[in-house]
Amino acid sequence: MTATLADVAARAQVSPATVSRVLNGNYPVAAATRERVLRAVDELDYVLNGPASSLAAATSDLIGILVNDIADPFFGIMAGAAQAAIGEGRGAREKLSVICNTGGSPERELTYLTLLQRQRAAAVIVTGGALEDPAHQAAVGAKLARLAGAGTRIVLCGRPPLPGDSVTATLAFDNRGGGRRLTEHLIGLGHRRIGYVAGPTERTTTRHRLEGHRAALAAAGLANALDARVVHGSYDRRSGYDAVLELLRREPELTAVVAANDTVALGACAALRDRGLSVPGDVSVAGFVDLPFSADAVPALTTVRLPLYEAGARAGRLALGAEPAPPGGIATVHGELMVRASTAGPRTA
Amino acid sequence: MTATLADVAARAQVSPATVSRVLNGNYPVAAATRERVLRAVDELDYVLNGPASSLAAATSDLIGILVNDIADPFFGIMAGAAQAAIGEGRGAREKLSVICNTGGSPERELTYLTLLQRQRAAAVIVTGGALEDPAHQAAVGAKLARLAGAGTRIVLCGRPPLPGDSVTATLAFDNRGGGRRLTEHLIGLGHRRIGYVAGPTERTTTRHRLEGHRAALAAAGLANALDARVVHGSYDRRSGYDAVLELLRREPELTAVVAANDTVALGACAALRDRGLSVPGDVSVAGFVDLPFSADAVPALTTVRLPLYEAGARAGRLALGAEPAPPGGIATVHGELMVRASTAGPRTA
DNA sequence: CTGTTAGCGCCTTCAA
DNA sequence: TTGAAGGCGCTAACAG
Repeated sequence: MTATLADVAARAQVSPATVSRVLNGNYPVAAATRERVLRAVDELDYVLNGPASSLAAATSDLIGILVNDIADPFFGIMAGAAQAAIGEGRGAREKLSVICNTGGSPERELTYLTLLQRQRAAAVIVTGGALEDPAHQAAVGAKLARLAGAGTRIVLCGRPPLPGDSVTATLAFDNRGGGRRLTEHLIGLGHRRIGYVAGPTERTTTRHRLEGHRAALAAAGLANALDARVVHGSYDRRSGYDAVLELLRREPELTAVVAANDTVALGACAALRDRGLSVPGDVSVAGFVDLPFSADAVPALTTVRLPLYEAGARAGRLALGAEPAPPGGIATVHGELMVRASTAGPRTA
Repeated sequence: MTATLADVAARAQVSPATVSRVLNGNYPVAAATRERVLRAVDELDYVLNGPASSLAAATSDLIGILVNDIADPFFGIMAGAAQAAIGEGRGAREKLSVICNTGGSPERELTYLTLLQRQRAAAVIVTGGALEDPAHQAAVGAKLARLAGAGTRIVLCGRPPLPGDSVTATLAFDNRGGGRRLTEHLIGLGHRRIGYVAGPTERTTTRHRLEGHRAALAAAGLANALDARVVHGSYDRRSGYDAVLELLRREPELTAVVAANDTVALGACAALRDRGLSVPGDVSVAGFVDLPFSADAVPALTTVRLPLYEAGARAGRLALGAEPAPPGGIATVHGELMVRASTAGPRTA
């Protein structure tokens, strides 16, 4: 049915070994012979048998990219960039980079890791915030260590570093610093009663951004009522909508709201609108990440810009081994404060 | 280094065949034996060697999902839904479903198909509009036929049917009907000068939505100035922004704009705002797809809702063979007109 | 219900 | 520069 290496060899009148050599390119073969082999490959429409090849060579050309929620452009942009970088990579065999969506489920994260381990993946890129649950972190750490032990390159992108030396490289977002600058901006505008719509409690991303917020408040001597002004939710617009209503219930005099990310911020804006409050006239709103639509929102969203595409592409090159790991294996990726129309001075009640 | 089946067999004091049988589950094994084997697997931290397994069984547990642009939630939602459905599927071996982002490039589409063929993928789901270029369509058709011939299940999701019988199932979006209903809605509101921001010329999705638009105009006797009121672009907000400026240049008296999709529509709204025009006071705007943020836009976007999640999940089940193919192999997925605040009657000049 | 026996298709020494 | 030979780790008959 399907042509095999042996078929190609027979047609080109060479040994299977020779065919293998021209296909893998990493071995001297006479030009005429190569020509003949390639023609045979073409005529037979031969496609290498990946499993057989991987088995014999004890390596595979699969690279897995784990994301928490592929419907969220935050992950879509990073993962797409990583794939593009891997697709462009020059190498003997072309790598097959694939995106795996965990949906935020720790079990599926582990399942995917196991599946990739089963395929003897060449590399694994894990993106986005990690779950803080110690048991799960330990399980993931152990899995990654095992993968690394088997020769799989591990790259963390937008995720905090892991202890141990099994990780090839980590690109960590400066969520703390970004969160701090954002809140400093609001304080600078004169805001004193600032609500915070945080992400899921158990995510590192959530904690770090919140820590930055807290630090800014503390530095300004405003940390007293902090806890009452923080509501946790998920990373979607619905969560932002509901959380703002809750915040308003707790403190009607709120003049600003910082959201876990841009999507949540847009939900927050919608809730404020529905309550008859104007943004930023009555309440200022800020997001995080700067997704493409944030600049077009009405009003345009003040946020912290994370270079998602660049980070994803770099993660891809790192996974390929096409770029040296940063010193110490860890690079911090900083965010840039984007001040737009959704934040302004507080209303002078 | 890594434990093998034989290691497990030795430790459990059974033959390798028995271990294989308990691992694959599809064969009777005594409870006590199974117990012993599973314990050994656990103690050795054994993970099946995928390539070896695939080679021996001549099948793999890989399922590929091709998308045009994973940074676009249109694809993210469908792909995520498909993965979720596949992850939930009950089967002997757990399937590894992976997303491959072509970035809209025909070469990468073919490359990914070849790579998946090399891995002897169990199934391939191809999502989104196809390129109209005959040469490329033929190449894709041939690739898919080959894959199908090798036993790979082929599912098309949000893509028009392909000639031949190599495709297992097709879920086609009714872009024509949706486009038509949308424009009929605008005509019903009293609009006569309607601009159209189309997607890339060479995509089926673009053509079908535009055909629906044209049909509605023709039925109302308004098709005369059509061509002058159509501008093509890509599927991003930038394109919508620029296209609207061009349309306005051509016809300042435009009272409505239909966009290729929601993202483009939002770009269009931004351009109108920047020109000092209000939506829908001066110009009505409509999109297509109904992404999550469209309901929150200001004003909320009138659009045609495509059930992306449901379609993606169904494609996943189809790829798994967990659901029978629709009669004739083709199911049409209809869109629902969502009338919201971005469309209203034309200004009474 | 379990063990034995052949390969699956390719890569990779080792020779020539 | 090329060929021959062995084995990668697993599955699938075939016996028993």
